[in-house]
Parts: sequence; structure tokens; C-alpha cells
Amino acid sequence: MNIVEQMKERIKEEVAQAAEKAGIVSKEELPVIILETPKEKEHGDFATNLAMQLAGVAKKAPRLIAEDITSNFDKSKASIEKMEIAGPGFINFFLDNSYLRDLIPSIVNEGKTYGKTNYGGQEKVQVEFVSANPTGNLHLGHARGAAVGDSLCNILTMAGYDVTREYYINDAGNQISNLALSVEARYLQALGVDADMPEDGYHGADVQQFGKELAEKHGEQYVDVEKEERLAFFREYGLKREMEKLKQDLLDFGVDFDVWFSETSLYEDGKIEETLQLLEESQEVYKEDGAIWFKSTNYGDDKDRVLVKSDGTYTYLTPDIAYHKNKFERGFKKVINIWGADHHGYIPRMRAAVQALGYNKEQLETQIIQMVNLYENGEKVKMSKRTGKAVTLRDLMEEVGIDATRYFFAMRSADTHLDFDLDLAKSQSNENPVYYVQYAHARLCSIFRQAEEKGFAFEPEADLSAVATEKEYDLLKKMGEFPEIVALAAEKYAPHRITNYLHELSSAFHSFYNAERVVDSEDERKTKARLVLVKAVQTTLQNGMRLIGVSAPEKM
RNA sequence: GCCCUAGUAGCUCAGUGGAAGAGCAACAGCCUCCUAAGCUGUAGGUCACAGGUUCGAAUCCUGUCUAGGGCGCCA
Repeated sequence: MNIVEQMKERIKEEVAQAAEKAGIVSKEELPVIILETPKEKEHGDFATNLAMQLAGVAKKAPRLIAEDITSNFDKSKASIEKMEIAGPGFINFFLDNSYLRDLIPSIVNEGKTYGKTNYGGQEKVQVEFVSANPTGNLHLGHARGAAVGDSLCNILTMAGYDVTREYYINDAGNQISNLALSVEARYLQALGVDADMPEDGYHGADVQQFGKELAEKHGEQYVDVEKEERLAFFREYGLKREMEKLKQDLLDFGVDFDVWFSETSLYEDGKIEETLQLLEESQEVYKEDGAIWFKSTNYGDDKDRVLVKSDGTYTYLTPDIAYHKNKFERGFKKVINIWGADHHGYIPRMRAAVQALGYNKEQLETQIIQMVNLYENGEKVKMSKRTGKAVTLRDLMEEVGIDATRYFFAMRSADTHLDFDLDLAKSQSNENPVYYVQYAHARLCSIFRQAEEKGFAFEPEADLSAVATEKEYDLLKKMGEFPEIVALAAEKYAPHRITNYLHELSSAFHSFYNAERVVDSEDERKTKARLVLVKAVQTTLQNGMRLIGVSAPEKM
């Protein structure tokens, strides 16, 4: 708990005592006291709504209750300068903020770990995200999923969870057979043979490229090979190349998975049969019309789901259930899936499956990444999966850049539709929100360069009593919020809380920067104190930027 | 038809029981001074609509409207 949180606790205690002393309520009747940081400065450093909460129990006007509380409040206990009753019955506290100076050395000492809490208690959590079929390039939606998923993993880690990043490779089933057929067709075409692409084939330039590669490398070697063997070869080749590309794109985007989990391995290890058997034993399935059905309606789904089709093959759901069973068997207490919007309707059946396997439904959390609409020149860009004409993650990284792309995706709540303005993301101007934060960092670095030039050494143990202006206290208050914000972002699975925070912190810094000088040859004591202050800002800013995978440039 | 998500300033969006917010755009100022990709100020809102619960609702409940998505023995 940092100094700000300690101060809040102390005030809460005093508020509780004052309420008791005033005889408004007994200790048992006292609700949890909420102490918030008002948005408006006129409303003080902290405020509580307790008087209004008690109005019902006390049968008294909130403002009168507030008066009773304030008159029984021992101001000396918590650096309180004054208290005001405002609005419908808020009690606003105005503090002597010099206590905030203690934050500075603690942030500087903690360095890269500032913001870390043990909110998650080192619980083992698995996050599955992206998991795009290895049949083409990662597109916009996957890019959003990658940015949000990776940021969320960073946040969870900092909030004290033991996180594993995982990618589920759909390397079994129809889509891979289709990939094999598509590679085959492109291979033949590259040799000048008039071959048709399969109906649901993959028309992307990548598959075309594979065909060319194969034609160059192997010539007509595979034209006359027996069909089964030939397709197996194309299948393996296509898959290998797609996976290489996927991994590289994601790595370049700053996303590094711990586990790449193959769907095929579930077949090979008999995990699917095992899961089916288990469901059968616990009477969660039944036979009808030659198929095997899962009674998902027992767990709130709106209809039962086929697990084994009448032709004997599995539906997509079946291996996925086995996969989820495997996740829990590996000891994860919580499993988080980050899925595209097209999987929305799939959530109830997966939740049902997890329960049918005997797990608690709270152990599975599914976050939906909503659709991304791309805008360019003020117009919506049309995309078509069939023809392979789509904006890819690679395009975004090249055209927009990694930082702006990641910031834009992390910036918005993931479960709402996102309009991605390509011109805005590309623009190197103040219209682009990512630069606001990066610029703050570049300015911080510039201050240290200047200090060095002017002969000021950075001294972590410097006397900080010169830190005393309102702008400095505003900055410190903002920095003090960071660990709470990280924990909250983890609790709500909401990376955009971090970008909001970074913007606020940058704003407090820019405001300070314009009002006050750090490096001042006339005042060594102040300069040294402010250098440590500014170091703490830099540390906090860097830690936040790292969470969302945005670089912190030293110059811009 | 059923289910999910959304509807808040001109635009893009935060806020999800407690005092209506930010960025951009608009308007007016601020560089002999650590980076003006910045700062300061002004203006801009029946929080889609109608009921309900509450001392108090943008937030919770019900209904309606609008937009997007999902409802397959596809993945």
C-alpha cells in the first residue's frame, strides 16, 4: 500500500469514528466507507458520500448528518486542512499535501516494478487469444485481439497473477484441408496448369506465394504424386509456412506466446475420445439422428449441440471442449478466452461444457473483441475475406507503425465496435493521441539531458522539501493512483484504463512542465529535488507504456 | 423471431448508483526560457425515448426505437 492509499485508509477510519461519536449510527450499521478522488478540484482532495448513504437509516437530512460528522472529526489525525459540506451532502476533504513527497523515493526505488501489487495472489491464469486459423494473414480483428490480449496479460502479471499466453492452432479439420487444396491449385497454376481454386479456398497472396515457392523448388515433382500423399505434403507445407508467418508477425507486433497449442495433438493424444467418454459417463450426451449430442441446455444454452456428426466426424466444439478440459488439468484456476465477435454465440455452449466437465462457470471468462471498421479519407474501407483483399496486421505495422496501432487498439473498450481512423493513426501530429504520451516521455528525457549538460547530477537521496507547488502535488497524486489503476484494469479486463491513465498522467506532466522549470542554475536545491520528482514520473510513465506495448522514445 | 453489444458534446469515446468528463474539431491567448507533437482559457449535453426502483439513475429494472453482431451435423 502506498502513501496515498494509507492516507485514504486513515481518513476512512476517522470518518467512521466521527460518525459513531456523533451517535448517528452504531458500528454495525456503518456501511463500507467510500472515499473518492473528486474530478473537480473545488471538491477537495478526497470526498465521501457517507452522509447521503446514512440518510435512510438516520432519518435525517444528509447535509445535517454531514455536519455532525465533520464536527466530530479529529482533523489532526490525517493532515486535514479543512472540510467542506457540499452539494447534496458530500464531505470534501482538503489536505496538506506535503505528505505526498514520500511517494517520490518509493517510486524511484521500485523502478520497473512500481505499480505491481499482489491483487491476484499469484493465481494461475491462462489467456487464450488471437488463435486465428493458420490459413492466411492476420487481419484487423486479429490485430485488435492481439493488442488487447497481450496488454491484458501484461496487466494481469503486474496485478499479481501468474499468466500464461496461449495460442490455439486450428490445424485439424476442414479449413486445413482447404488450405492444402488451395496450395495445390496455386502450385499447379504456378506451373502453368489451368487449375481451379476450391470453392472455399484461400485466395490470399500468401498462398499464391507458397505455390510459386513450391513450383520453383520442386518443379513438376508433385504433379503426378498420388493424391493423398500429395495433399498431405501441401497441407504440411502450407501449415508450416502459415505458422512461421503468424509467429513472426506477432513477434514483430510485440506479442510473444508461451504456448502454441495444436488442435491435432488432441486427436493424437486421445484427449477427444477421453473427453467424450467422460461426458457419456456423466450422462451429459445422448444419441439422436445418428449423431451424438451434448445436453448443453442443462446449463443454460438455448439448444443442444452436436459433438459427433452422423458421418462420424467431430464438430468444432468437440476438440475445443477437450482443449478446455486440458487447460484446467494443467492447473489453471482461471481461463480467459479472448474471442472475435463472430464467436459470440459460442460462449453459452462453452460455458455449458465447462460446467458439464465439473468446473465452476466462474473459472471461464470470455471477452469478446468487437468488430473493427477501417476508415480512410473519411470513408469506410470495404474488405472481403473471399478474395483475400483485407488490411492485415502487417499492413498496419508498416503503414501506421506498431506504437500507434497498439495504442489505438488498447485505447478503446474491447467489447465495443471500433472505428479505426487510418489517417488519424498515421498522422504525425497532435491529433494523434499516442504522441501525447510519447512526447511527455521525450520531454522527460530531454530534461535529464539538459541537467547533465548544466552539471546537475541526479541524486536519488536529494532533499525533497522544495517540492511544494500545486502542479507537483497534482502530479504526485496521479502517480500514486497507478497501482490501483493496474489492479482495476486487471479486475475489469480493461486495458483501456491504462491508456486513459497514461493520458491523464501525461497531461499532469505537460501542465507542470509549462508552469515550472526543472533545471534552474539559480536554484540547486529545487533542481535536485525536481529531478527526482521527474524521475518518478518517467518511471511511472514507462511502466504504463510497457503494459500496452508502446515504446517510450527518448527523442521525438 | 430469439439472444448479445452498443446509443453520452459537431466527431471519436471514457464514466456504469453519488457533484455530467477527455481527446479532436471551433474560438481567444502563450515560445529571448529544460522539445509548441505542448500549455492556459471560452464555448459546446433533456446521457436514444417512455415508465419504474432509490434520499439520489447516464449507471439498476421493464418496454419501445435505431445501429451492429450471433443464432449450422461450418470453423
